[in-house]
Amino acid sequence: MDTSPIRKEEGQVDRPRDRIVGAAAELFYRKGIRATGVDTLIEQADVAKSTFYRHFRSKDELIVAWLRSPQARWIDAVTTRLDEDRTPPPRALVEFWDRLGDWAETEGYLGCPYLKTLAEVEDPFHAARLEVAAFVHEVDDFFTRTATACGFQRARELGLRLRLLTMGALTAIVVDRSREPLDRARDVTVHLLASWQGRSRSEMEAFIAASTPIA
Amino acid sequence: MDTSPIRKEEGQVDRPRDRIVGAAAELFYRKGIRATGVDTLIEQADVAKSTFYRHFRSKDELIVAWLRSPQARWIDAVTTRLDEDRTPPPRALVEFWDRLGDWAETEGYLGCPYLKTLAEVEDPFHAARLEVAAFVHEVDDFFTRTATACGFQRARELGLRLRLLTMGALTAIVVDRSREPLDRARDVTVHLLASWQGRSRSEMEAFIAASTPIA
DNA sequence: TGGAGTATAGACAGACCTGTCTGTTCTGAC
DNA sequence: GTCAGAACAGACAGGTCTGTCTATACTCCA
Repeated sequence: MDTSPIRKEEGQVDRPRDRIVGAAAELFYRKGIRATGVDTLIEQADVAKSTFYRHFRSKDELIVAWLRSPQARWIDAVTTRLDEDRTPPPRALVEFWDRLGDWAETEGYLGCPYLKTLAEVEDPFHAARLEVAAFVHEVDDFFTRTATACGFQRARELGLRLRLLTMGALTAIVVDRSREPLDRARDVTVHLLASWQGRSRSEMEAFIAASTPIA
Repeated sequence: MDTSPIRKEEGQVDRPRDRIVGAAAELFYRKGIRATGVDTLIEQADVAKSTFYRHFRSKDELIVAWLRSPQARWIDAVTTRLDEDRTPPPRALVEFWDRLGDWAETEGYLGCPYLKTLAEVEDPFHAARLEVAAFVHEVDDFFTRTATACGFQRARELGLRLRLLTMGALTAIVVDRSREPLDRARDVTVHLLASWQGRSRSEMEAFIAASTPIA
């Protein structure tokens, strides 16, 4: 595969393929998938058209490559950060919203790349739509894993509910043009966890506060 | 304004303008806004191109007309039904999800028209985006009004949280290709209401069940 | 009967779209 | 120095898009 001599190290310029994906991450996200033409992409990536079609059979294939790139995969940014901070599971369910806010903090948040793709790609069997479903599944897994680690009952069902909230918050940020939805989502999370365990809100807050960092 | 002789009564065929909006409701929703060309719209509406541009200055203007049409305004379908059933406020907050399900039941639910528009129209100051914000505000108002009628504290803040959940559920239905997100949203609602009022889930369920129909 | 308003059909401009193709130049390995 | 693979530039086909425009027909009312 990687027969190219250029290794991506120190100040090295990205290889053409990476530049194309980078351009896609920028333009698909900011201007929209349909609104971004191949000519615009190759200009932004500073690449010849034939190079584009050497790396990607079609524009559709590039959409999938974009969704698999770190620029789109916000769940990685969030979990990596939670892991680095050795955030204990109960706290992670709450701080998740802060870390999601950090990711959206990067100038010009315009919505979740996956939810945007969902709305722009009509064909339900398009590879990009499958990629969206796979990503959402990963978010489900994160919540389930963390809820399980907290010792919560029916962790999967709880996780699916938190994911619901995540999709709502990511969209609401765009509509409201404000980051308040994240605070509200965090608040709902605490209420839900409390009621889920049959405890009061303050008891749940105490439980969360009492959790200690991972060794 | 309405100088046309054709009044929309008994079996009367829709006037051209209505046919155009109808075609837009169908095509914008099913195939997407950008994916639907003016030529396709006029063919579906069985209307001449100049007729189209007589009624709408541009395609953008038609997007707004679509969002204002009953076909898009699901909140009206939901509240009308709740009113007809004389659903008492506490029950309305829960049955809201069932009525939303009824609306989405109509064959081929493909997501909330407003959230789709949000993703397809990039310009944040586009008239269609303002229409989306206005609609979401109406949903907020519904929840706030109902929560107030229930006697709940901080009804506005509660309403904003329920709207968050709504946006998540409407999107999740599409991703999951299932109506389960609505059930989960309803469940979260009960948990949230309970904890919001500092009560247990079963107490809240009893409170909801005890509410009586509006006179 | 005539005229205003609304409808029809359809050509057209000018831009943009995706994907193909030709031909030239660069680059790294041997 | 040679050669293969990869990059470059850019023309091109065939289609789509929005919006304008001309020319013609219908319909209601006075």
